[in-house]
Amino acid sequence: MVTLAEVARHAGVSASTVSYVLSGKRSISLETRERVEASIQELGYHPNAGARALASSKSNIVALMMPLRSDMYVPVMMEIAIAVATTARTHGYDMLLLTGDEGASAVRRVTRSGLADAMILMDVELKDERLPLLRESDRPAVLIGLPADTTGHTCVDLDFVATGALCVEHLAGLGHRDIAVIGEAPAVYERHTGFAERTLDGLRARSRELGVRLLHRPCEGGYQAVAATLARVFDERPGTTGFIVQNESAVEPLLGLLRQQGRAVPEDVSVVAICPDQVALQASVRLTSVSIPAQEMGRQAVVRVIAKLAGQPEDEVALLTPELSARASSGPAPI
Amino acid sequence: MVTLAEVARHAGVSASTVSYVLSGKRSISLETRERVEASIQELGYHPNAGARALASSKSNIVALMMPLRSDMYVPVMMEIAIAVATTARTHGYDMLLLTGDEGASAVRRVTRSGLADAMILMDVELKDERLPLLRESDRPAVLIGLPADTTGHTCVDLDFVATGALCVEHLAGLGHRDIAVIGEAPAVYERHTGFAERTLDGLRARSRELGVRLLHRPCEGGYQAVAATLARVFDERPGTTGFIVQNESAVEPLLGLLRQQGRAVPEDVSVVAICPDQVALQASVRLTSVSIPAQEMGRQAVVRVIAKLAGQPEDEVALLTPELSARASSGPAPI
DNA sequence: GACCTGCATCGAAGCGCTTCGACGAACTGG
DNA sequence: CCAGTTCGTCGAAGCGCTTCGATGCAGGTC
Repeated sequence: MVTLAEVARHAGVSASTVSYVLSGKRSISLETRERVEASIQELGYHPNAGARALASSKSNIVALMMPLRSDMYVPVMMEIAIAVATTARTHGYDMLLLTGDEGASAVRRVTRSGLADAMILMDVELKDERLPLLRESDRPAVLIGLPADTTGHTCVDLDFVATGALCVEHLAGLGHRDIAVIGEAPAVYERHTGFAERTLDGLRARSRELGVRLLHRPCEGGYQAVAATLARVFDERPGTTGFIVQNESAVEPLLGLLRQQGRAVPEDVSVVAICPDQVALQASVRLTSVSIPAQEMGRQAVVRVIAKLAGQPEDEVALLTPELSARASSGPAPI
Repeated sequence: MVTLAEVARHAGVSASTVSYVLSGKRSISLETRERVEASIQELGYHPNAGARALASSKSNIVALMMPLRSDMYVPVMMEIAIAVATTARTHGYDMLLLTGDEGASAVRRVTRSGLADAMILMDVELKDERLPLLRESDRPAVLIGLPADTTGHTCVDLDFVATGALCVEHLAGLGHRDIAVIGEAPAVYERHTGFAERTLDGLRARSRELGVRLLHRPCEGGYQAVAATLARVFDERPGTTGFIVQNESAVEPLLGLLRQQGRAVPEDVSVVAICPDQVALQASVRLTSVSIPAQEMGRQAVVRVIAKLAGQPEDEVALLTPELSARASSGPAPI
């Protein structure tokens, strides 16, 4: 391995000069800088990460902590992870991926050991056991999702209350009066995941305001589960003409089942989904949907956490405004 | 931050003794060890990662390099990534996630800087530009997927030739004589991704041996694309009774379309998919499938790369044997 | 010409850990 | 009872970098 000292010798300068060329923290004459840079190129020098971390007490790594559970919608997590990794790189950081199975103690391990300079937590629950540990460490962190108590935390999330409201508005605007919500799996509610409950809040509040009847049913993904849920919905509310699908793995089964039952979309029933755009476009009907801006969430989380590393204190909650794209799965309510 | 020296002082021993307690590289009396361990607990000591890396020239990090492209099947990648991260943890390693957008140079950066001790590359192409860089570095690496030339590399992959063969065998055994393959997106073939071509090899070879007519059509995911492909297939080979689906995002559209056309599964046509078990079980028909053992691939990659780190030279290709699970989507060919 | 200023560079002191050689004490065998 | 081991521990060197004075030198000022 090529070291700083070798570069220095090769360029005929001292080690500290090379270091300053690299960091730009002191002015270096153009001539010297170019000579040093040439040596770096020629020798193929890459600074040793460990030595750097030790000397500067900065690792240039951010840790992304993912939940291990698989009942979350996987593509969204993946998209966030990739956005975090690539955005971090553009700021000179690498990304360490922590899976939830190590539990909250991973937070302590990673921050205490100086492995990561900052953390981003995904899938934050209302009462998340990682949060106290985060507070006790002095490292910056950003949460993707909202805990019950956000004081002292920087959070990034889609505004799920507005998302719920938006879905109801859209359908109500088209004249639908009986709306069913195909919710997340029951386990998601039991775990008190913020986004599921907040969506529900938005859905309910807006339906009340608009005088729409709303039926919410949690639902596992997959064909069987959706079939059962759908049957129950039409049993309880035969007049249902609008569906809002929150659990993305229920989307395609729902469309298939409706078709099978001879209910045309959007002539007989309208469907609005909350899912990434890609899913909405690949479905058998081009879905009217509120997109989950996974990439933007990952990007923002990184930008904020790096701002905090740079010393800008920003303990605030950033809620992204949801956007509904009207496509082929929703239309006027039948008379 | 608590340091080794503080622990040593607290326990009344020298720093090196604490280090040896931690590493176990020299024998330490029970009494001393317990005293040191108690101090570690009490002070909440975690060794500094940078200092460790510098002194031992080992970072205890493995890097996983993911392709950036999204035409690969996402859940599989995700599953591999999570398996790699968790398996690595059980061996005392953390996982750095590199996305493909940095290009091959990321390999050099990460190995030269000593950021990672080893690398795992996903989605290896037949002629992969990262491989030369890998060879020039002395760090161990494992490939998930097979390049054209595997000499000097350790590879882990599903045996896709056998996978293709297995699908054909299953359908041929049920009496099907005209089989259509819904392949990966055209871009996947153009890129010469090994697994797609090898699957095709297996499919073709076995069909030839068993005297089965095989029609292969690349196909994008999504409803529209599958509809077009399906129409062409029945146009060219009206007698087609068996389908092998390689592109997992074509599975559900295919089932929906067949249903729509009044073709019953498995009475009129049989469908075999190559996909993770979870997908096969969540589909509208419980799918006969050859599962993609993503988790096992991730696990094996880590185990092998750690073996190499420990000095065991193993430049070999490990092909996992595919397994077909017969479920509800395949049955005897109609007469 | 003496003085100050600012720029470019150097030397040296660590950062917190691992690891090697050394050393005393306790044990072994002849 | 002494040489030879083995065991448990310590001290010090050093990993490759950052960073803080210090220093030399050119240029400007009075």
